[in-house]
Order: sequence, then C-alpha cells, then structure tokens
Amino acid sequence: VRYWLMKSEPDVYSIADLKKDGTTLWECVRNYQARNFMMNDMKPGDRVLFYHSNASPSAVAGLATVAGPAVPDPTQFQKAGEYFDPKASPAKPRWFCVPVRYEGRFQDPISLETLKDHPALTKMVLLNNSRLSVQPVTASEFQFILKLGKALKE
DNA sequence: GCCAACGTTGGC
DNA sequence: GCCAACGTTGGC
Repeated sequence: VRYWLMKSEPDVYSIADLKKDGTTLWECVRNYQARNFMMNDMKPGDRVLFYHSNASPSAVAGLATVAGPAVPDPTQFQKAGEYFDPKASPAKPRWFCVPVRYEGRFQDPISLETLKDHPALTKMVLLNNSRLSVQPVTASEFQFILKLGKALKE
C-alpha cells in the first residue's frame, strides 16, 4: 500500500462532495507528473489524504482510498468541455485518472500552517513543490498526519 | 487580487 | 534542444 495526497479546491469539489458521491473519478488533471502517478503508480487500496487547496484555511480535510485502476479521463474527449484535448483520442488517450472512494473526514482538519509547524513533515512534497496536485506521501508522514487529525467523523 | 514558482508551448 | 513568453497553481 502506498500513500498519496490529492488536492482539490473545495469550491470546485470538496470532501463533502466526495462523501455525498461515495466514489468519484479524479478527472481534469492536466499535469504530466500528476498523471503519471495516477497512471503508473497508484493501485487500488492505496490511501489518500484529501487536501483542500485555495481554501481558508487550506488543509488536509479527510481520507480516501484509490478504488480502482487508472482509466482514460473522459473529459479529454468532451468537445464542448473546458478540458477537451484535441490531441487525445479514445484510441490514444493522453490523460488518465483513478476512481477515489470516500473514507472519512478529520475531526480536526490539519491546516497548512500546522503541517509547516512539524519537523517530521518538512520534507513533504506539499511543502516543497506547491504546484503538484497529486503527490506521494511517505508512510511516516501519513501516520503522523493521521495522528494530527485525531479521529475521523462520519 | 497579487504574484512567486514553475510547467508548457512554440519559434528558432 | 534551447529558452523566452505565456499560462496556471495556490498561498497569502
């Protein structure tokens, strides 16, 4: 099992939306590094920190699980959509995404400021490459953040 | 809303 | 293949 952090702006798609949906496809990622993680490295059962970016405060809001293998991102084929990619075709998809299942919300969301306070987390990708929306987290970082979040609520 | 950081595009 | 111009992310 590997550990990941996935960012979403809560105005666009929040942990509450994931709770409501149960499972969602992590669509619309248009960054090759993030895509490669989903396409090559994420496996069903991997655990995910759901991070609210561009929020007040930005924070790790909850937990999710990779629910299946990567599939072509359907939004790349939707001509009218914002995420249409003319260079992609169903025969040669360019963008992939994984389904993500809701696990829970933290009793205490862990703010970016709090994450920065802990020496155990200074090497987190989140704190060193602010632009990557799908990123690996080490097992120890993951466990440490679970403790900071204390408990999950429904 | 600003803007630093950094990824992407495209001319050469 | 370099790199300037441009676009996007995301904290503040």
